[in-house]
Amino acid sequence: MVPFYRIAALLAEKPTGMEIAVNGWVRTRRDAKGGFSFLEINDGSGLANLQVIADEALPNYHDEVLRITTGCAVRITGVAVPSPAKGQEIELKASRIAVEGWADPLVYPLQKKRHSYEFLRTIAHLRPRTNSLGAVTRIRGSLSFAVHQFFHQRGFIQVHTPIITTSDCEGAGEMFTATSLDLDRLPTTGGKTDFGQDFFGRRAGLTVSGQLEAEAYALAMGNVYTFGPTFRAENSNTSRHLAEFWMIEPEMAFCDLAGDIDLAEAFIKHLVRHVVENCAEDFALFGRFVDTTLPDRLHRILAGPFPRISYTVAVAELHKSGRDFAFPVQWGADLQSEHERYLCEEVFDGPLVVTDYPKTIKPFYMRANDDGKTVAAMDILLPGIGEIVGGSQREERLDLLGERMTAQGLDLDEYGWYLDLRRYGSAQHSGFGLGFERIIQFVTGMGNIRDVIPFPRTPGSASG
RNA sequence: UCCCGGGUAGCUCAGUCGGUAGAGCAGGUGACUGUUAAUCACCCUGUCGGGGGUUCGAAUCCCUCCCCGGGAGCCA
Repeated sequence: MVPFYRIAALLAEKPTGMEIAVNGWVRTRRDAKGGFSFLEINDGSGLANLQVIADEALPNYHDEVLRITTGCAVRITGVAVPSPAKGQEIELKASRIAVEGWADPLVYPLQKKRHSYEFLRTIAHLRPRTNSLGAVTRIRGSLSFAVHQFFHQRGFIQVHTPIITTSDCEGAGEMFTATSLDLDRLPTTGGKTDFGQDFFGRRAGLTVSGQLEAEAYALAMGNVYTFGPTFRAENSNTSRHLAEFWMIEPEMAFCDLAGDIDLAEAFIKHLVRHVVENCAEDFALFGRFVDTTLPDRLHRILAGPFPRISYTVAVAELHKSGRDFAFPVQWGADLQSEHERYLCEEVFDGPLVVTDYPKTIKPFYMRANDDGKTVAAMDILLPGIGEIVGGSQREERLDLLGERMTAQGLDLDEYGWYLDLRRYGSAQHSGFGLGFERIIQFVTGMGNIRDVIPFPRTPGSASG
């Protein structure tokens, strides 16, 4: 039995002199009319291709090997040998090349040359076969592992919060409705759709956040986290928004806002360090071709503690700048992108934590501060990305929570289970949400969020 | 949703004053070479985003719709 190798392992171990097998897809074929051809093979295991020498002595050389083009799937057996030429340490002298799947070069969309990301988005099913999307895919997968590793090391328990839910995490955005009703014949009462006849007997939707459910589990398990898909039916058309994205939401009992920020900072650093240390080959690609300032920017994240300022100080800082912002700066109004960017990229030139926002611009569940004006909220801003984390200490006091909900026009009966958490054994607790795609954007330097998720869903677009 | 900028060959783009469409790459053929974004020669490729209008004549001007990109809002 000939040992099978993934190309990344083959190039790392260099088992020369022995017969081995690899599978993969052809990136290029170059013919040397001296009677042999070079094939570049990639199998997705890494950025580097394997160079294969196909000699005309192969029984199918003339009728098959010479017809191989970019995109063909092949199974190859041969002997790994040191390469006599520059460009690669070892190469595979093929003794057998079987073409498993052809790719007609007249219609196969991927060429040897570089394609634009815009074009690759139109062929989302084929783009993982390119260097940059392949690298994104490997980093994304590795980062997903790092997420679980981080929380596992700290004793957090993963909780699978529901994807279909009836609790709208107010302030997070519009929900998609999940229904099994016949859309051509909707049952109505009083002119409105009667969701009482729907599958769940009431209106349900796709979750916009697992936070409320995570709170329930934090107040039983201590420290928990969720990591799953999240849906927003917002008409957001930007390079930082998706209608379907993945979010990580830790929730900790007996933890205040400072502890919440500590965890978020350690988490971001863990993810950045993971990519730098464990995805070096792919990371180098982005530092070289996508954003040359990337390595420096990431190392600065690891360099020291994140500065923390209150919203009130941030507003003062903006006033002090004397800048003429498109949106006026005034205490009580939310910080705009231009304000956040100025603070993050010009004043602090690095990550920044902003805390204690006015309660009027924040959702009901955030804990009221003693000043009566602000809540224990925090946002973490990263240069170039903006808001990567939003979190808060939650309001654990039943009466104050009820007041906030009533003030924001919420029906307390709808949130009975959530209020129960404050009725029985309520405890201080805090948490945050981190957008998975945004951290991938940050560590890769990819400019458009649609290029860091396999099949992006955005307004007007959900194909593949 | 709003503000800009775009949509021309398979891909990336050029196209002057309104005069009837071009380059590079890819693809095909051949030459050459332990090649590696290979090189050289020749060849092939078009609903100029859709619809309507102005004009003798529209890729070019006008209207409209669609799509894409950048920015903003909303947020993660």
